[in-house]
Amino acid sequence: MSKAGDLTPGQYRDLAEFRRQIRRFLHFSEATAKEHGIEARQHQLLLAVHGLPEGANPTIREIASRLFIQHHSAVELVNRLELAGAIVRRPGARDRREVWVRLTPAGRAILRKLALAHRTELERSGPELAQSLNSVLRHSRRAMAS
Amino acid sequence: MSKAGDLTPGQYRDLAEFRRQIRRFLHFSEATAKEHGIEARQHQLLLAVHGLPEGANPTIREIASRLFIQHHSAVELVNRLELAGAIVRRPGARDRREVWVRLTPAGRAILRKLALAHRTELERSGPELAQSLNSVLRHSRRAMAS
DNA sequence: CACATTTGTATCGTATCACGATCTATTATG
DNA sequence: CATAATAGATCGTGATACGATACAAATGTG
Repeated sequence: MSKAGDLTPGQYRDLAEFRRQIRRFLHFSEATAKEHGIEARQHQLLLAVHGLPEGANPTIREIASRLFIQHHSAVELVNRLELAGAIVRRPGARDRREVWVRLTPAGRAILRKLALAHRTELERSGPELAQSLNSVLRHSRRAMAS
Repeated sequence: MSKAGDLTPGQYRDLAEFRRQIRRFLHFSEATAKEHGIEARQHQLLLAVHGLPEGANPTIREIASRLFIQHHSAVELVNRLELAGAIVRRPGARDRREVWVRLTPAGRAILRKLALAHRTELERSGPELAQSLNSVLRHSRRAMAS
């Protein structure tokens, strides 16, 4: 309750710098997505669908779970992406309540360009991000105690 | 234009997993901030102000720059935080166009709790995040070429 | 097999947030 | 001093997320 749980100014700065690195990456991602005609969240949905682990089905629920959003938020994203022509809905083959989402060729083309841009950006700024995370962990309670 | 810039399914999965790790952390951050009565962005502003590097002044513009948002977006965040009692505005001493933002004791108390929670979460999930980033970089173009 | 329950998706209303455009106040400059 | 540049603030709009609610298909129960 007392000093044990407190944070030094340096630790606040470490946390702030880590968040700044994350924000920097997300800001790049938002700007790049918009340059390619979609919103950042829509890009993330495309990536989540196309980067689904083997055996996972691209249903609304599965996507929502992987994006850590509610299913109806995923519905709205899918609506906008369908309108933009990046994906199509297909009724589930077995369970006809389900909707399977598939990328259109246009959607795949956008995702490919964005993925390349993000990979390049991560090559550039990833190390900084990793280092800011390390600073937080290095100066954290457990690291200090050990 | 051809194969050189293309991505394998595994690389899409690496990118998707990295984004998932980031989303996981941000989702934790959003939920935790809300539990403490503020929004995620407002928390980030508090952290940015309190974790400012030595010598940097907590003006609206400086804050906006560190959060990678436009100055008027920062104004809105400051409005809501002032309403919530977490910060106060002070007119700039030298340049009276400036507004310096200071955390109130209540704001510091919230930020402290959130910083502790985030540190704990990063101790828990930080390594996974770092590893997913490494996977992207390890399998990236330059790493392959070298 | 009829019917209640569960599950998957969709719709509606509301709040936060970000932005562009525009405005005011203060400071700097020619 | 007139004008330009800078720091904030305000307004309107669009994307997003959520809770509450609705509906349709599948599943469980008597």
